[in-house]
Amino acid sequence: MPNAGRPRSEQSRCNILEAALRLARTRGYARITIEEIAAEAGAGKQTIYRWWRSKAYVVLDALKENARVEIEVPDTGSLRQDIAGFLWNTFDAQRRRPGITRVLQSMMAEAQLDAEFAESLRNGFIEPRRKTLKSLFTRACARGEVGDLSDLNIWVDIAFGVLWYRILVDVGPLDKALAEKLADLLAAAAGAGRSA
Amino acid sequence: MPNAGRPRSEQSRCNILEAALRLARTRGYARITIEEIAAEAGAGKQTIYRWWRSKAYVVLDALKENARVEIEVPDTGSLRQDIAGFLWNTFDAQRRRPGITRVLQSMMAEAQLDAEFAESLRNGFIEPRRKTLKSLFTRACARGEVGDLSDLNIWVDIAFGVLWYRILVDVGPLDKALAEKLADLLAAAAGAGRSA
Amino acid sequence: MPNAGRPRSEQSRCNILEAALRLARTRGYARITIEEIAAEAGAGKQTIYRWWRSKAYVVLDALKENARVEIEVPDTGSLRQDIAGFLWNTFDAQRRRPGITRVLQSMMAEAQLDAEFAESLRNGFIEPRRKTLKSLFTRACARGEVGDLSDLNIWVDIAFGVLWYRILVDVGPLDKALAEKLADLLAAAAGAGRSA
Amino acid sequence: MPNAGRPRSEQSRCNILEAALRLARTRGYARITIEEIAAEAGAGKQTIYRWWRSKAYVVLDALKENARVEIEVPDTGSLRQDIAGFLWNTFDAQRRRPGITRVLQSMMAEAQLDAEFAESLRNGFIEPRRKTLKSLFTRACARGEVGDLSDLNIWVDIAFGVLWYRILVDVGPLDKALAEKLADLLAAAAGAGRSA
DNA sequence: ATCTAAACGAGACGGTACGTCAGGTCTTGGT
DNA sequence: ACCAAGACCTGACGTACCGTCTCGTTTAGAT
Repeated sequence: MPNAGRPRSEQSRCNILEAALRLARTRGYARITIEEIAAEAGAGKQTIYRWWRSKAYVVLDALKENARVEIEVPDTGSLRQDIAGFLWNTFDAQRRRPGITRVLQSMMAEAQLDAEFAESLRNGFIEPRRKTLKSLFTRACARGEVGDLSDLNIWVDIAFGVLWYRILVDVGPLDKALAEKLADLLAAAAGAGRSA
Repeated sequence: MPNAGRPRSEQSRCNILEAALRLARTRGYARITIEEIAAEAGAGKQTIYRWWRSKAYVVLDALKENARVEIEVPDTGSLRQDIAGFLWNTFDAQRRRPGITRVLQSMMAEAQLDAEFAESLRNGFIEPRRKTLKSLFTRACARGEVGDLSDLNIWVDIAFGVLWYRILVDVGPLDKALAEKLADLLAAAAGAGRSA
Repeated sequence: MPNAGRPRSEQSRCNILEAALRLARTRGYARITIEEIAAEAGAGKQTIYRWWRSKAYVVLDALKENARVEIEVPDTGSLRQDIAGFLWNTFDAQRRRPGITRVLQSMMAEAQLDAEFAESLRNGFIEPRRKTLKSLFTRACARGEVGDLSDLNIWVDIAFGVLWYRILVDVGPLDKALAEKLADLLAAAAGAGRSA
Repeated sequence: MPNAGRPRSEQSRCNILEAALRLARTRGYARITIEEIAAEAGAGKQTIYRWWRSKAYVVLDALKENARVEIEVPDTGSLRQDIAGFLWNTFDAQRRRPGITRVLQSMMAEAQLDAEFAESLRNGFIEPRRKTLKSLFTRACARGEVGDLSDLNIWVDIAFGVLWYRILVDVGPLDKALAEKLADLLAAAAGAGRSA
């Protein structure tokens, strides 16, 4: 009897995710508790513990649910334009959802303190975005704009490295200028291999 | 009576810092507590709270004490060689002190959850290293290797962005190949401005 | 349509009562839960809640089911012999069903914490046994062995008071000597009124 | 260093005991929780758990503290008068402290559900009162009113058996008539051995 | 031979209290 | 004045059961 028992309540699941993200954005991830999320969602604590391992997993799920409206991936025919567009869309998504940057910081923080959650964050958040950026390079390679993809990982690390560094350390804004500069630099590095 | 009373015990201070770093490296920063550090150091909790704001400040202090032996800054006359050398020295310092990478991860994590500590980490740890790397570029500029320093911050963000990204997300090793590639790329980017 | 729908499952009822009594005897009434009884009986919790108010009522029912074999009431023609026989039969019933004393203790305990259950216990357990003992005295009165029944309640309180006191407080065994002594004492007290 | 650390707070201890007894008397032992006692006493839960095993031990301690004003033990020179006086004083103590009977019921209930607590209740509450009653009989024996003390335990079981039975089962009041009847009966039983 | 309706098992749900843990504060006596 | 020790209040943890509520399934008598 595989489907026995009362089925999981979709209503409850949504209430919890909405409450979690709302509280994390307004009061700060570190300052909220499972009990608060449960109370805000009108749910019992056990209902949260039944389906999520910890506060971090709830908020990550809420973040993914919220980010369903995916960042648009440009396809302009020019690698430099594609990178600039992708980065700017990514940066801009932070701005459009206030408080979300602080939540992202907290997710990365939590990943440092909990190795299992780090795995979840990488698989569910980090890697999908890496894959998207990589596709811009491979497409450009198919067009002949890029000769050699052996340094692909480093290019991606540079883009996301700077992105996360500025999110985490507050050394500068995620603005259009940064997107353009990084696009110049990465397109140049990728294109350099073509002549070889 | 400015200096009345029993003076601070240097013995106690050292015991606490040693205990904190030892426990953080072996059991993991997130799993240790102030009470545990006090017990391990044979100190009272109050003695820790008297001199440090929280667990994070204790461990950061311990880390600084431990990292007194500064990373050597190369001066080869070539920007690319200088960058490659500096990066490799930095990467290698992680390898030479096992467990320290995990502690660094935790420091960055804590900085996300506590804004005041973030300030301390930036001033006491992040910025000094940024300043060192910047000096390589300004020196090269003085030599005429670099024409324009207006993108200096982005170059530094790229170097440290990739460094921290690989520390925090585990997408690739901090090896000699990475140091060389980044040096190539940054030297090229910096040198490109010269002819313009 | 009074008898529509699926009728109550006798199988389920028996499974639950058996499971309840088995668990109460082996693991101790206080340590078992409704959920455990349901699981042990292969029943759903709702099936228990549909037919019983609480764990105490289930166990009391199980106890009554189990105690169908009633205590034999002697009729020897002598009040003293009747009392001694009745008490000994009562004491011996405890011995014949190991673990049942602990369950009885728990029933009395539960009655202190739940007034409604106390009522059930008195009506279904305490009073029937009081009535039986009283009948010995009234029969003796009819024979002329007892003159005055005005202290009847006190005599019964003495017999059951000592019985329960030794069950609940563990100050002495429920043995034949006790039955004989109590019979002596009560017969003497009851007989004393005759000459007056 | 045997006396290191902050000493136990007498204030806190008293607050907790007072709160526990007040709540048990007014709201009923079964309906109060450790959390409620802590809140009412302005104490932390840990402070309760540090010094008492469970709610039952707290209330028992409170009961003992409250019962410091001991029941007066009569010494009239007559065994019957002594017993009647002692029983009436004991019964009357219930009446003078409203709600205390219900607390006593709960203590006995708890003792059935927790063997370790049963031990504490017997040693700290039951046995001292048995000893007092026994002393009346031994004194009478010294006076020659009682010949043989071999049935002493049964006499005491009868007195306290009836007392507890009426406390626990609500089959009759603890009034002066009961005290007198029991005194008659016990004095007669004890005196009967004298002539032998 | 359906239809209807209650009982059934399973198990998720909103709650309450549990007993534990750690945080940060305080109060001792001792150095 | 500082220190080790340790009790204190606070608040959140993750767990255990409570009693209730859906589900899909089963089982009878009434149609």
